[in-house]
Amino acid sequence: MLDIKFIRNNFNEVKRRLESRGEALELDKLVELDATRREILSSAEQLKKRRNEVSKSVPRLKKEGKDTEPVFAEMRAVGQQIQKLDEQLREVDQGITEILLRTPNLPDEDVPIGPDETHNVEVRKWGTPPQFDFEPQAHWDIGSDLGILDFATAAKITGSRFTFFHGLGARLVRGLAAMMIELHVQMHGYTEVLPPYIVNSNSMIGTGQLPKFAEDSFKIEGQDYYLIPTAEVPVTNRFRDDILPVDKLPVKYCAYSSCFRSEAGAAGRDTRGLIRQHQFDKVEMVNFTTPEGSAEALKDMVSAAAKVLEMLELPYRVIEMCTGDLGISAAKKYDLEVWMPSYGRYVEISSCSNCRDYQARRANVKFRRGKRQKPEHVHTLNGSGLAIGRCIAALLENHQQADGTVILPEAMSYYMNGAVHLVKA
RNA sequence: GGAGAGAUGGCCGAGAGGUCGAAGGCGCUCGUUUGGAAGGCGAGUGAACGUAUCCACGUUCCGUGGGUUCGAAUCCCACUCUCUCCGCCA
Repeated sequence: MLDIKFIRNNFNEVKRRLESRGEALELDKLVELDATRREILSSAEQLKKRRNEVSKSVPRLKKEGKDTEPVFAEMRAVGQQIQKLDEQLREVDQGITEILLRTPNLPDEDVPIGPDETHNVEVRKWGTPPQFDFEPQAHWDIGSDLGILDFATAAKITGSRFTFFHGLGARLVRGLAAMMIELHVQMHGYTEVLPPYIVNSNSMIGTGQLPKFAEDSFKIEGQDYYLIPTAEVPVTNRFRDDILPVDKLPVKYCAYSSCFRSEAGAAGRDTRGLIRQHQFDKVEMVNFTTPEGSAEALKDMVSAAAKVLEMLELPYRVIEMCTGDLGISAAKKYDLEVWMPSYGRYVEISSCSNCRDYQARRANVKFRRGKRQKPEHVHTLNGSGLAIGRCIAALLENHQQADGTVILPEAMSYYMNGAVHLVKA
């Protein structure tokens, strides 16, 4: 969330930058509540000061044998007033928190301004979309024909938007995850972690999924538990309420996990294939940096994700998201889009965000520059590196052959134990 | 799932209704001693919020949330988590 003090002192700037996201905002109400809060707070504190002073003098009065009843009578009244003020304060605080938790991050000043994805900016392109001298098939057909993707079985045992991977299909998920993790650990300085796939509501609030987007996630009935929509949630919350020593930064974690999304509101979109599933696998990168280090870290993260696509020999482009297309937590965001022949266009396969101190404020993650110095909020970044289901879709479609088989890129050979030619079993 | 124990500052650990943000120790920082180091010695050493131009001052925080009281780390209630034993299980 945003710093209430910053909002108070830079109201017009905050308003302008938030409006560029095209969001309806409650900033006026926020500032009003903030003023009310400070008024109540100072009254309450004055009374508490009085109470503390009197309380300290009570033992002395008793020792001197004086009558304490008049003092007690006054304090009973003071106590009631305090209780009343504290109650009001709680309500106002709650109102402030509620608004703050729903207010998105400030976009960086250099983010292109626009209401929706049509204003996103292409940064660069890599590779060229394949030309087929035969009628190319969509990945759901290729995968089904090869017997490695089984949507019908998944529909039977669970429902729509799930996949039952079979044989080399299952192997491909595991192989891709291993390849990506190895790359990030060996070449990009990441430490591998494996977090819980279920988190509590505080973690979901910490990274921004709650309270605003509750309908997007799966909640465990009767418990304060949610299936993670991305490993970003447990991994970023790893340091919730912690103060890190500065020499520990940057912290770079990568995590393989399954991800669970209800995809409410996506009815009818991408209904076929691996593109939009309730459960999918992903290798996620999360960085914790100093404020001055986060801009550079975002660039590094984008290249780390891009490296995976290059190893997989998949044509892609890098898109900078405009103000209207940033998530709630991001101040700046780049998407990697892979060429998807069946769609005839590029499709998102990675999203890398610099959240600056927005999540750190929500999750209370800080660092200290020196022994005597005040803790500051860290900057957090997250990015997919990459979404495995969409990778498989792209691999099948881009590397398909005229005979319906698929030849995987050389980089996958080791992780597939040499089985790079996918043929019908 | 059953029984018991516990949760206090960076760490260990006292505290049992008032002067407790909290003894003592460890660690850390600064100073001092020394040719230098070790070891002494001395001082300091949590966070959030608010007021203030500065020095600073005030309030809150002893797992979380309520309650009792003039006053709660301390008493009461609920919850969460950790540990030990039993059961179950991968």
